Amino acid sequence: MGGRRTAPGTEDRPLSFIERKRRDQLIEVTIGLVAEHGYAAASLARIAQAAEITKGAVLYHFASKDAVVTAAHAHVLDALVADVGAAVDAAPPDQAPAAYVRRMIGHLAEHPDHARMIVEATVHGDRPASEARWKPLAALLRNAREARGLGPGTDPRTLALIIGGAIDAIIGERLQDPDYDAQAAAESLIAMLETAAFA
Amino acid sequence: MGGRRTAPGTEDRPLSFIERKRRDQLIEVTIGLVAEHGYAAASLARIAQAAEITKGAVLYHFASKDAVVTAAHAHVLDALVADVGAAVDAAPPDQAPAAYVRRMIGHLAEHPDHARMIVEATVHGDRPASEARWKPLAALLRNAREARGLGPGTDPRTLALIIGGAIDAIIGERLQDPDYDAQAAAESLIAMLETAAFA
DNA sequence: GTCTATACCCCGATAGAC
DNA sequence: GTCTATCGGGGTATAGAC
Repeated sequence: MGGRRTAPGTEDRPLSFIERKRRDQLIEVTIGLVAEHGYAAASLARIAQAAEITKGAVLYHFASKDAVVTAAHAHVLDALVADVGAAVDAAPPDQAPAAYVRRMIGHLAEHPDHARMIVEATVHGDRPASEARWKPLAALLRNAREARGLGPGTDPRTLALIIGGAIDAIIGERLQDPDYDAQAAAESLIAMLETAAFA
Repeated sequence: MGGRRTAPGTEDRPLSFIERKRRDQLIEVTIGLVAEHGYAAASLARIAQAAEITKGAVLYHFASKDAVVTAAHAHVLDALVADVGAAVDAAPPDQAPAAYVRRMIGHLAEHPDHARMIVEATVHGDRPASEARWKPLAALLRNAREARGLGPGTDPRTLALIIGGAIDAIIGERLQDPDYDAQAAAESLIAMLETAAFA
């Protein structure tokens, strides 16, 4: 009989150390491939080649090729929300939006591979990922206005979308031009936010 | 002997009416396919099926599959720059940035297929398309400041990137939620621009 | 537990019949 | 001018050897 029916991780049994290591390695090379050559280039053959194993071996550790890139996407998202979340939690409510913008741009500028992976997955993957993107920031904006004793201003959804889009554009520019100062752009964006949104 | 060596349009001879019509039809169905199912779904077979002809017939009118999607991309871009360009030219210099934002969002909201085609092509196509995106807007911003008798303010490149990213985000939200009022969001963005950039 | 071999599909493109 | 037939290559995934 051939390989097992279910890949490691889909059962209730915990993963062995070597399985964990292989999975991490495959996730890592997949992020690199997607970042450098785009989503379409992350084929089973290329992933296997980059990890110096065979296609069959890849499909032993993951149920399908799609499962590999999904796991890679989840990995970069987890790292992002953990980093940004910690920075936001450490800031006072009225400074939380600024902390969000700063750490979001900082994190993605420090991890360009993750940034590219996220934009590739955003365009290709599930479309209804929009709310998950702007709702947390919209909540931060509402709380900050309240902490400053201001009434409701511009529609928080629109404001959060504008800020999120601006962050994406700054990161995109930084990816193309490593000399572009993304942190300075972040401060400009925060200044705009202060004068226009907390008026 | 088989079909001709060069597709119509690659020679110096003008296109016949029927050739022009076929090309337009192929461009149209390609835009629809890319808009609805993504860049990867725009295969020769699907394009041919949607146009109710055969793969061979498609490759008679265009040199390659890539030439079809390139032509489709150029078509939507031409329509966009013509529309926005006319609106900008009709506005006084100090109002040109606002006209740009309004018509850009208006055009893409009115043509969602074009909008989706552009984002797909932007992510997949040539990376160094960045300057072409923000430089024209940066020039409008500089001129507007000058027309209002203001000195140079925030880095025009960063400001243009922020506005461009915000436009993208508003359009993206509008594509997912047809009930989202993109024009109202455009006015909010313009108001932010007035208070923060022309201070 | 890992690899080889293979099956099967869709891709883009060409050659040549009609 | 349009179609059929076909080729070569890459894709994912499975079966089974070791």
